[in-house]
Amino acid sequence: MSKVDRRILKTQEALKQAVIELMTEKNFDEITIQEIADRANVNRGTIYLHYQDKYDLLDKLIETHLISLGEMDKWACQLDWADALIPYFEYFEQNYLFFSTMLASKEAKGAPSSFRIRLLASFMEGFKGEIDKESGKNTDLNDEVILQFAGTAYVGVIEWWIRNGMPYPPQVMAKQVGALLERSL
Amino acid sequence: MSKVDRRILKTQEALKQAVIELMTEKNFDEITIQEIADRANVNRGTIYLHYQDKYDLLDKLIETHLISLGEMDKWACQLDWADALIPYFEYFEQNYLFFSTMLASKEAKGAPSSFRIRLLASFMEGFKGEIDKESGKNTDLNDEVILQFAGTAYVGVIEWWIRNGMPYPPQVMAKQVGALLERSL
DNA sequence: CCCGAAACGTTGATATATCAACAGGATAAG
DNA sequence: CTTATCCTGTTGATATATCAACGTTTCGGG
Repeated sequence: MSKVDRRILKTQEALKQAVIELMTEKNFDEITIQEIADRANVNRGTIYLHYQDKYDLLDKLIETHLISLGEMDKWACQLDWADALIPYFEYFEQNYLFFSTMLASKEAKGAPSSFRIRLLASFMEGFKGEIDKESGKNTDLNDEVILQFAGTAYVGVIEWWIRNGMPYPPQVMAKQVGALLERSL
Repeated sequence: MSKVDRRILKTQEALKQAVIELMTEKNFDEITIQEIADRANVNRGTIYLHYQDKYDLLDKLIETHLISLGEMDKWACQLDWADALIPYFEYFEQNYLFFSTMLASKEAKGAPSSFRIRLLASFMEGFKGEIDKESGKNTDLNDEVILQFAGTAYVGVIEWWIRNGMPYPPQVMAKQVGALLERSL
């Protein structure tokens, strides 16, 4: 993962930002490649140097964030839940526009917007190794059920937090959600 | 004055913005080419494709704004003073960071910061054709004196307005300053 | 004083973005 | 149906930006 040419990063960044902005204004299907290029201040042809079409662009945009979240898993593994969650909520905060748009998007037919589902899957995957096997509190419980329970709960809280304009700071959220996840896993 | 390549505009815009930002943080002389490049997210060498050195960059940055202001003169000639001034104050408002930085900069030795002087000269030039020769109210007055009076007054008010965080909206400023200039010219 | 680090300004080779143009498909109005 | 318009994806030639590298200069500390 060495150096990537500056221009690539700048272009892709501009394109992703453009898509996010446009999605706050209209349905994804109604967005045109033309508009994305204009908003990003990039030549239309340039888009095809990086993406197949607008769906690919949206897909990679989502993928990028899921990967970023995935990275944090490794970093956070050995921490207390409450501490480990802080960077996550900070990340949600920093990328507020993205998450709020994605979670709000009304499932355009055919197209994207499996975002919530993908996010859930990503979290559940991350929780997998965190289920308490030692204390015995989960002996009667099925892993799948636990994961589903904790995953949907986590996504649900995040959704609520984002939709309501992030009424509490990341630290507070991390502490409370951390405590709840601790009990659930 | 036909089309300029997008990349040129983007690069120059980024560089100018970088300079403005850095000038709010430190004296212009202490700013390094390296820093400008980093802040603008541009390769250091790229700067030399557009400018001789950082002084040239600052110079062209100032020049750009003076030209923009000059353009408005032509557009505004035939309007009432109060109306003609609105776009000016809106321009100051939009480029708040630039003007506040430039007017605040403590005349680094040798370097730039003749900004106030250049601004004044620009305004006086614009006022030249606007002195009332008909009503006779200025028969006993010397043009140079009138220009100096009105010019410094105008610059002074702008300076005050900017420094104090633009306490009144552009429309209000335009109306009041317009009335005062009307009397003076 | 000398040294090393950092900034400078420049170069050549390369990568990327731009632009104009094209042909095809979709859409909507007459 | 036909036309006009807009969007799409793609192309080739060109312009611009990037990167690594270099020798030089500047500057502060030892």
